Amino acid sequence: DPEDEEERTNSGSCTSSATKDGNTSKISHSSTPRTRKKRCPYSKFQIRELEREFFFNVYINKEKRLQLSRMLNLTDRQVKIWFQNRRMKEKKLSRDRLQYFSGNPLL
Amino acid sequence: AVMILRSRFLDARRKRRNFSKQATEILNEYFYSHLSNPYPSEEAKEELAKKCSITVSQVSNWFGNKRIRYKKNIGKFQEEANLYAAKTAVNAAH
DNA sequence: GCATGATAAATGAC
DNA sequence: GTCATTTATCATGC
Repeated sequence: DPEDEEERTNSGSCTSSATKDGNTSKISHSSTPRTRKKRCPYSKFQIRELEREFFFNVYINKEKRLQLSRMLNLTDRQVKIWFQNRRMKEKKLSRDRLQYFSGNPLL
Repeated sequence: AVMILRSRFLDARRKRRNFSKQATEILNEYFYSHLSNPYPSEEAKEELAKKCSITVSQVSNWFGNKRIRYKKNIGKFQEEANLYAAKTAVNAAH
């Protein structure tokens, strides 16, 4: 189970209220997705710190990841996922820039 | 000059503009004629993007939004579904 | 006031 | 690790 590595008491917005009670399973999904974690947007502060580290290093190592996760009250997994999504965003931005400026010879 | 274009690029991404009536028509035709598996391949996406004069990413966004919003409230889209079902039937007849 | 397109967390295939 | 998704949220159009 990819279960929580301690959700840590969130200070700001999206606290861990996932109520991981045993059985409210109305539909018997014989297996798999036991309640998907609700998407909770990160705070400005969290984003700033994540972006700061991303600027230095697009790939974050285990050490800094644990450190950063503790500082931001996020799980190690959340920080890892954030960097993955951020790299995908950067790639998409590059594609969009190329397409947007392709038709514009900058006059 | 470069700064202007750069800011204009950033604005262009954030500002939302509705697709043309024809584009929405094409996308809906594909969606409802593939309702059992509304997942166009990469090639199909490129073709749809070309016909709709939008980007492939926009096609992916449209199908992503359409799939979940359809699933969340099938009843609301029933009328629309019947409409395009009839339309594709007519096209097949010709 | 919702409809709609784009983006941000989170999951899963590979 | 990438990458297509799902899902909720954001921002805008009308």
